[in-house]
Amino acid sequence: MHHGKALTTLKETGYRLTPQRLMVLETIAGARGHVTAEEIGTQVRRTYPYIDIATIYRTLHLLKRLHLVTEIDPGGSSAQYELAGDGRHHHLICEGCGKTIDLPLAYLDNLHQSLRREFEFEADLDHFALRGRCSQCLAARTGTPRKDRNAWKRL
Amino acid sequence: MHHGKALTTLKETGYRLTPQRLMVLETIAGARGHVTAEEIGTQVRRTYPYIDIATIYRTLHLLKRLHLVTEIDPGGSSAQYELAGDGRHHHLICEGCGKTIDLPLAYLDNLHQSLRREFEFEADLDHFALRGRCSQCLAARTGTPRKDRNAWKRL
DNA sequence: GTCCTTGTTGCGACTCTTTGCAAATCATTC
DNA sequence: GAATGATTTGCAAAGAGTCGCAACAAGGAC
Ligand SMILES: [Mn+2]
Ligand SMILES: [Mn+2]
Ligand SMILES: [Zn+2]
Ligand SMILES: [Zn+2]
Repeated sequence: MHHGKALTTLKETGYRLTPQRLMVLETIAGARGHVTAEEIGTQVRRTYPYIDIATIYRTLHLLKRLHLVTEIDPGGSSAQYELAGDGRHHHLICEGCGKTIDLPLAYLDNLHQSLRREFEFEADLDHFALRGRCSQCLAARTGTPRKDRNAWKRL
Repeated sequence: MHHGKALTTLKETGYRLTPQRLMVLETIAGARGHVTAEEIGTQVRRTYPYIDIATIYRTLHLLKRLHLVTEIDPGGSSAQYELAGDGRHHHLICEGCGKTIDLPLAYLDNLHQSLRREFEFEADLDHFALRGRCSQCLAARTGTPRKDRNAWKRL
C-alpha cells in the first residue's frame, strides 16, 4: 500500500505537507493492517521525539476527512487506522470472542444506494465495524443446561 | 414509553433491581428522546445525590446488553440512550449541518439477513447512526465559485 | 436470626481523545 | 528579504468513559 496519492491530495486541497504529517502518513502506509494513534506515535518518535499525540490525532482527522485513511472503532480499545486504498472492506466484530471477520465493501452497497435515492443522503460507509455474535458464540448459547445457574452472566 | 417490561426482564434474568437501577430506568423512560449519561446523573441526583457516574454507565451497559435501552454514538459528543420500545429506528447524521434524520428499522433488514445467511453472524443493529451529508449540504458544495479560496476549509 | 456467598456501589485512578492557547512555521505580497 | 496573515504545532488541561477495589447490600441455607 503506497501513499503517493495521499501526498498529492494533501497538496491539491491546499493543506500543508508538514514533516509531522508526512511521518504519520508513512507510518500508516508502512504498517500492514490497522494501527492505533499510540503505535504511530511510538514509530514517529524514533526519528522525531517531539511529536505530540494531539498532532497525530489532528492529522488522522484530517486524513480521514479527505478519505485518505479510514478509522475503525473496535469498542473497548483505541481506534485503529488504515490507509484507504484498494483492499477496502468492513469488519464484523464478535462481542463474544472478539473475532473479526472482513466484510466485502459490496455488502453495504444496497443500503448506500437506497439512502441516496430515498433520502438524498450521501452516507460515509468507508470502513465500518458491525458488532454482533459469530456462529460459534451463537452455538455456545443454545441449549442451556438445566442447572447452569451462571448462564445469565454470559448473556 | 413505559419501562414495566424492563423491570420484569431485569428480575427474570437474575439481576437485582436496585434503587439506582430503578432511578436510571425511570429517568430514561421519563425523558422524551435521547439522554446522555450526564443528563441522567443530573436528574437522579435530585433525589439521590450520591449516585456515581460509573454506576450510571454500568447500568446503561447492562440495560443495553439486555436490549432494554439502545445507545447511539453521535461522534464528537457523549453517547445518547433511549428506551428500546416500539418506535425503534436508526439515525442519519449529517456531518455538514448536524441535522439528524430518522431511518426506519427496515432499511437495515437486508443487510442483517445477508450477514446471517452468508456469515452466520447475528449483527446487533438495534439503533444505528450513519454519518454522511444531507441533500442541502451536498447541494451547497456543487459549483464551487472560481475564486473561493476558502472552499477547501469546508471540505 | 447468623453465616456465607455473590452482586453492586462509590470512589479514585486511569486511558483515550479533544480542545484552548501561545509560539512557531509557512505562504503571499510588497 | 521584510512585513503580513493564515495554518500548524506542542503543551497543558479538560471531557468522556472504564476499571480495580474495599465497603456494602441481598439472597439463600441453616
Ligand atoms: Mn480494516
Ligand atoms: Mn434514536
Ligand atoms: Zn464469537
Ligand atoms: Zn447537512
